[in-house]
Amino acid sequence: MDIAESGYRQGGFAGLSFRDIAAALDMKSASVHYHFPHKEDLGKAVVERYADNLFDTLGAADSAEDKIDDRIRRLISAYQAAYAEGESSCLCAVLGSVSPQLPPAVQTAVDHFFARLIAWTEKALINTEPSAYPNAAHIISALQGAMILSVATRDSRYLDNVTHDLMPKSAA
Amino acid sequence: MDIAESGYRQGGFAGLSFRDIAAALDMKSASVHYHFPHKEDLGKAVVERYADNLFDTLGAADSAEDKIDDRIRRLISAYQAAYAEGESSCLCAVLGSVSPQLPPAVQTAVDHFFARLIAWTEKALINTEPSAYPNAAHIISALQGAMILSVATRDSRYLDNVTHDLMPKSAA
DNA sequence: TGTTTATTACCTATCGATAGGTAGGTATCA
DNA sequence: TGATACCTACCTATCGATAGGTAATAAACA
Repeated sequence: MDIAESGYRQGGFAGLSFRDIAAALDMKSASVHYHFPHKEDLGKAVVERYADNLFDTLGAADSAEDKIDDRIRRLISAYQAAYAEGESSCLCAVLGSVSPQLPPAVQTAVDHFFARLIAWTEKALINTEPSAYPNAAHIISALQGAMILSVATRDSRYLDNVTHDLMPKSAA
Repeated sequence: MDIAESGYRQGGFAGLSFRDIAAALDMKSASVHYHFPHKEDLGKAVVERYADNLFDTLGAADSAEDKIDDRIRRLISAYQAAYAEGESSCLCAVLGSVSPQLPPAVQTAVDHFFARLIAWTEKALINTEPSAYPNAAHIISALQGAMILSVATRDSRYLDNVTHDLMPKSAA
C-alpha cells in the first residue's frame, strides 16, 4: 500500500498498474490481485488509510489541550510534510481532480476524505474572531492548490509562500 | 482538441486514448495519429491552446483601461466559467498534479502555463496596497484547490465560497 | 499424538481488451 | 500532380482479471 500510495500520487489512478506494484515487491501481479481483487478495492483501501493517517496526525479538532493556532500549525505542517516526501501532490488532490472517471468506491472515499478534512478544519476554527483566519474551505483550497503548483513547477516556493501566508501570526 | 481537452480534464493524461478521441469523431485512431504523431504532441498542443485561450480571456495585466479589481474579477470569472463547463478541474491542475510522470514536452507546457499565470497575476496586482489582496501565488492556489474540491465532492459551494472570499469587496 | 482440513500467500499461464504506434493504400481537393 | 486527410490492417506491449496449482502454516479433531 505504501507503493500504491506513492504511485498514485506521482502518476494518478490510471498511472499505476498491478504489475508496477508487483515489480516493486519482486512478485507477480496475480499475487497483488490476491490481496486486492479489483483495482477499485486497492484504490479505496489506499485512500482510507491515507485519510486515517492524516487524521491521526491532526488529532482532535476540539481538544482543550491546545490552542487554535496549534491546530492550524499541525494542519499546515502535515501538508508540508506530505509534499516533502517525494515532492508529490496530496493523494486526494490527484484523485479528486479526476473524480468523474474514478471507480465509484474510490470516488466515495475521496469525497469522504474532503468532507472529513473540511469538518475538522471548521471545528478547529470554531470561536475564532472573524478575519483572524480565512474560512475552512479557503485554507484547504489554498494548501491543495499550492501543493499542485509546487509539484507542477518543481519549485517548493509556492507551497512555502502560501503556508507562510496562512501560518498564525503569533510567535512560532 | 476540444475532445482531448475535456477528456484530459475529466480523466487525466493516462485516462484518454487516441481511440477515445477517434471514436468521438467517428474516425479511426490512425487518423488522429496523422494530426498528432505522438501522445506527447497532442498533450503539448492541448495545454498550449488552453493557455492561449485563458490569456486571451484575461487580457493585458497592465492595461490602463481597467482597474485592478476588474482584472481580478476577470481572473475569478475565468475559473468559474472553466468549472461550469463540465464541472471539471483546470486542465493544468489535473496534469500538473501528476507532473513527475508526464512526457517532458507536456511537463514543460504545464510548467510554462503556471509561470505565465503567476506572472500575469503579479502584474495585475502591482501597486495595490498590501493587505488589499493575498499575493499572486495565494490567489492562484486557492482557485485551483477550490476547483478540485468542487470536482471531487460534486459540490460547487467550495468554489463559490472561495471566489466570494477573493472577489474585490467594492461594488459588484 | 497423528491425521485431516483450511487458510494464507504466493506461483504459472492465460484471457480478452486496450494501449500507442506504423506501413501502405485511397479519396478529395487545389 | 501533389499535397491533404483519411482509411484498412496490422504490430508490440501492456492492461485488469481469472483459472488452477503449490508450498507452508495453522486449526480441528479422532
